[in-house]
Amino acid sequence: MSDLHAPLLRWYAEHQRDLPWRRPDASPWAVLVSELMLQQTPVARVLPVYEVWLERWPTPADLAAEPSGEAVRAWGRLGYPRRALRLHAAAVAIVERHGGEVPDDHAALLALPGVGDYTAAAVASFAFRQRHAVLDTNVRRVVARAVGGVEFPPTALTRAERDRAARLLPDDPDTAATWAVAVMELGALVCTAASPRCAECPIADRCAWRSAGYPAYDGPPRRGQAWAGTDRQCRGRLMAVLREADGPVHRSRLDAVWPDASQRERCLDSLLVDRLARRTGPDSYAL
DNA sequence: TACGCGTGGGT
DNA sequence: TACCCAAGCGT
Repeated sequence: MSDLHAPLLRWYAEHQRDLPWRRPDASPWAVLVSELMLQQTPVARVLPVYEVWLERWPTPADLAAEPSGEAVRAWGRLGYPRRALRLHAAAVAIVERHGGEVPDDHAALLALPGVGDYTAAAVASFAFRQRHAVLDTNVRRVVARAVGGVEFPPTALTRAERDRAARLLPDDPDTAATWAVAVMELGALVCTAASPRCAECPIADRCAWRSAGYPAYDGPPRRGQAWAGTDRQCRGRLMAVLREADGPVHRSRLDAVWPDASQRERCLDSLLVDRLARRTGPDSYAL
């Protein structure tokens, strides 16, 4: 495998997007907030919510001092609102366990609510300039193509992928941190899932998938997410009502947004169990 | 391990 | 138009 570092780092220096969580003045907290918001949500939708969020809660202590419902409301329409709950819980944990400072240790990061393997590595790398393999969907796709010669990585992250990504990592920690974000950026802007822009790719001449003639993906079917009529859609409708109200809402307003009563009841119960909603009276609910 | 979990833009 | 997909996590 020829060296991919120099061309990719050069490309990143020239083509990187100016994103607020990448600026030199972005705090570790700002990086953590951005990473939680970016889990399964596109950059363009995150940007406005991120700006308002950090203006309102510039430190973990600021967020930890608020009721979690405020976090869920501020989350707006980013989707997967349990992430707002987890970010709030992470802020509380940071105050209680780390004196209000986002920890720089991978294991301590991993122990925070909402922080999994990817996010712990991303924060340690981007905020603290440490050397970690940062394996998100973009990086996995770029490595699968450039090194593995296949269109898409396996459904679940494999040991072989981890080993391969670790081998690709530059030795110097600061360079490794830039490398990590550069590979992600390439996946986001050039080596995209549906229609890669190989003509713009700085490592196209070293890409195993390209040199193999772009063989089509032949793994197990990549199942889409069911939506119409699912509990997720129902929960989303109910949450939208609660979010857009100033205070508690009457049950009748929830009834109005979902016709199937039994499914509606089941979903409302699940929102209560998840602590995304709470009962404020015999027939009233709030965030 | 596979699945459930929101939302909306791109093709 | 109907998919496809997006900086994953927790169980």
